[in-house]
Amino acid sequence: MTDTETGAAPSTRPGRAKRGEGELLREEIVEAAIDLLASTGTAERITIRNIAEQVGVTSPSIYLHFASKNDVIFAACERLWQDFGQVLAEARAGLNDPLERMQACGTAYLHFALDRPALYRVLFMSQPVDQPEDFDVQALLDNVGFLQLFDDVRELHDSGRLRVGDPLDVSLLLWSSVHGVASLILDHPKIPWPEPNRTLNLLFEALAGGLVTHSVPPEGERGPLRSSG
Amino acid sequence: MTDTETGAAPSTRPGRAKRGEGELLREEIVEAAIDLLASTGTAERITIRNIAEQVGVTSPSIYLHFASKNDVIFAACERLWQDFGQVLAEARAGLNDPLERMQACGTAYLHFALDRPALYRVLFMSQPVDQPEDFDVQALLDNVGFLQLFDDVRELHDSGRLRVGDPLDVSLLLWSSVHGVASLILDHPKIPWPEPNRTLNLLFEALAGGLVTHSVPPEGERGPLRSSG
DNA sequence: TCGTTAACCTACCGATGTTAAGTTACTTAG
DNA sequence: CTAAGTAACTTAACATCGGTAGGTTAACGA
Repeated sequence: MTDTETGAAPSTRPGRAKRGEGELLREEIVEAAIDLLASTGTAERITIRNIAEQVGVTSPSIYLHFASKNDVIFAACERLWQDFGQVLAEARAGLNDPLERMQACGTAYLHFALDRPALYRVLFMSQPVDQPEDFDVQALLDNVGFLQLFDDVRELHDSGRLRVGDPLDVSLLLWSSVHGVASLILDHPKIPWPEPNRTLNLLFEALAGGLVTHSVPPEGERGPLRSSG
Repeated sequence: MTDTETGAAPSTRPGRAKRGEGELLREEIVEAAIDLLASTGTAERITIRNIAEQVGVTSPSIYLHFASKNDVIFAACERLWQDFGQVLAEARAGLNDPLERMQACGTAYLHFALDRPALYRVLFMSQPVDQPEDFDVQALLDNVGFLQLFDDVRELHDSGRLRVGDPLDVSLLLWSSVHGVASLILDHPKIPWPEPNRTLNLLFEALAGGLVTHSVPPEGERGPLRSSG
C-alpha cells in the first residue's frame, strides 16, 4: 500500500470484472473522468490517481484501458461532444426558419458554456497537443452541431438572404463569435461583462444586420433552397 | 549536485548579484520565462528548473523573488500585456477615423495572436485560477488597448454612426469576436480555416454592416444621424 | 484438475513544484 | 582592519505527479 489513495473509494464497484467484461472498467473510468472534470474544472486538476480512487481501483489499472491520461481525458471529451451536440439538436428542433435555428443554437451554445464551464473549457478551449494524432475533425464538427449550422447558413445563402461571404466562412465566423464571447467570459470573469443574453442579442442584431439582407423574402419564393455542392 | 540541471547554462550571468541588486535576478527570471513561453508554447510546458537553468541559478533561487511558479508566469504576462498594448498602439497611430483605427487594431490583434500563439495563449487563454487575488482588471484592459477601443466606439456612438447597442457592450463584443477567431484557430488548427485576413475582413464587413449606419459621412461633415434598416 | 490468461495489484521510476536548512560573500558598525 | 549581520544564493529533500515493470488472483476451456 505505497500509493496514497487510501481514501474511501466512493465507488460501488464489487470487485474484479469477469472475463471479457474489462470494457466495464473502461466505461467507469470515462464516467469518473467526466464527473471529476465537471467538478474540479480542468484536465490538469484531475489526476490518474483521483480517477482510479473514484472508480475503486489502483492507478495503474487505468493504463490497461488507456495509453495515457490524455487518452482518458479525450475519451471523456468525445462523450461530452456528443452530449453537447444533442443539446444543440434539441434547441433547434421544431424551428423552421434557418435564422431562428441559428439564434436558438447560439443561445443554447452560450448557456452550455456558461452553465458547465469546466466541460466547455475541456471541449473547446484545450490545447492542440491534447488531441491525438488521428483526431477526426470532421466527426467533431458533426458531433458539435457545426455541420447543422453550416446547413442553415447555406440555406440562407441559397435563398438569397445572405448578404456577404461564402457560407463556410460565415459559418466559421458565427461559431468563432459565439465562442469568443463564451471563452472570454470564462477566462476573464473579473471583467464586468453584460448579461450574456444581452451580448448575444447584440451579436445577433449586429451580425444579422450586416450579414443578412434586410428585406426577408417570403419562404420558397426564390430559387432552389438547397442545391449547393 | 542532486538537481538535474547540469546542462550548459546558456546564461552569461557572472555570479552572485551584489547587495541590493537582487532585483536583477528577478528581471532575468522574467525575461527567461518570456523566452521559454515563446519557444515552448504554454506555461505548463516550462518548469521552474528550466527557468533557473536558463538564468544560470538553481531552482530554489527563483523562490527568493517569486512566491510560486504562477507568480513568475504572471509577471511575464504583465510585461507581455504591455508589449501587446504597444503593438496595438502602433497599429492605430496616425489614423483619424475611429472605424479605421478599430479595423487596424483588429488586424494587428489577430496577427499578434497567430504569429506568437504561445504568448497569446498565455495572455488571453489562460484560466482564472492563474490570476492572483489582487489582479487589476482595469490595468489589464488599459494595457491591452481595450480602453482605446472603447474610446473609438464611443466616438462612433457620439457622432451617430453606431446603429445599435451600448458602446461598452459593443466594445466587448468586438473584442470577443476577434478573440474568438484567434482562439479557435489556435486551439483547432486541424479545422480548415480560411485565410485569417479573409475571416477578419468578413467580420469587419458583417459587423460594420450591422453595427454602423451604412452611409458613412465624410469626416466631421455631418451631424448625428441615426437611421435604422 | 490444471494450464492459460484477462484483470487486476505492489513497488517503483524520474520529473515536478516547493520548502528547510545551510553556505557564501558583500556591507558596515566599532 | 575586523567581525557581526544579512542579502543572495546552494544543497538536500519532500510530496505528488504521470507512467512502467513485473508479480498475483481468479475465471474459463480442455
